[in-house]
Amino acid sequence: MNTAADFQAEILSAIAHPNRIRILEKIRYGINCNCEIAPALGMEQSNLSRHLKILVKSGILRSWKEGLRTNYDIADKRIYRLLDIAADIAKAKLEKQTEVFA
Amino acid sequence: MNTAADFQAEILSAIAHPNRIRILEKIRYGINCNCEIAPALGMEQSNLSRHLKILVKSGILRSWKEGLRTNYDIADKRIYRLLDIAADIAKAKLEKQTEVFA
DNA sequence: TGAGAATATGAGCAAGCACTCATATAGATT
DNA sequence: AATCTATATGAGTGCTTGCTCATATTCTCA
Repeated sequence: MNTAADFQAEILSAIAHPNRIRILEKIRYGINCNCEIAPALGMEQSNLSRHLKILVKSGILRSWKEGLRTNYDIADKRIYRLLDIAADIAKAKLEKQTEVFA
Repeated sequence: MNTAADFQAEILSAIAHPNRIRILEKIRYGINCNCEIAPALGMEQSNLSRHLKILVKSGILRSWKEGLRTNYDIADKRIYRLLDIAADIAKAKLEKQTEVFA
């Protein structure tokens, strides 16, 4: 049986990878084709393709074909809120660690 | 070298596990000792201990000893915002999936 | 129709993760 | 001091993940 925690964990673990976060940031700023993301991030084509698949499968991205290209966009904008909060938390954590040297 | 995405991923992957989410919910509602969480969640003691360690190490929880007990609380309340948003996203996703049968 | 371009997928591998059982440690109680 | 209680950790195991290289698929255009 699946509880709320399972669903939350599914979403979160789909996002919780540096490369996938970088991908989401690219898409956030309008780069929405596989072929543009790969060089922008210096990722192997097949690796990128698999990461994108994970994001689509988990419902975070939507994708559609346009000729040869596959385009992506975000399925739920709240994902970006999530990323922003994670960034804030990480920043606060770093500042606290650095305090010692002030 | 560590980029923002690495730090965000660190936070998110510390949270992205059903048991750790359940643990955080217990702590959110005032159960803050190891010895109360274990039975509440039906988790093996050593397993719980390791999950708590992950949460502390990543800076999400703080811990302190009080006699035999180890107590925990949240280090940054924004973690709960994160969990709430993840729940909202998961809920919207489920509703969309169910729409088909309406 | 045949070459080329963009994406997807099979296979294999190394590393990491979650879990359990058994044992160690640290503090409390008699 | 001996025992008990709460927590932590060592060791072992099976599963999952992320990555790469090679190959397949799908569509385009000369």
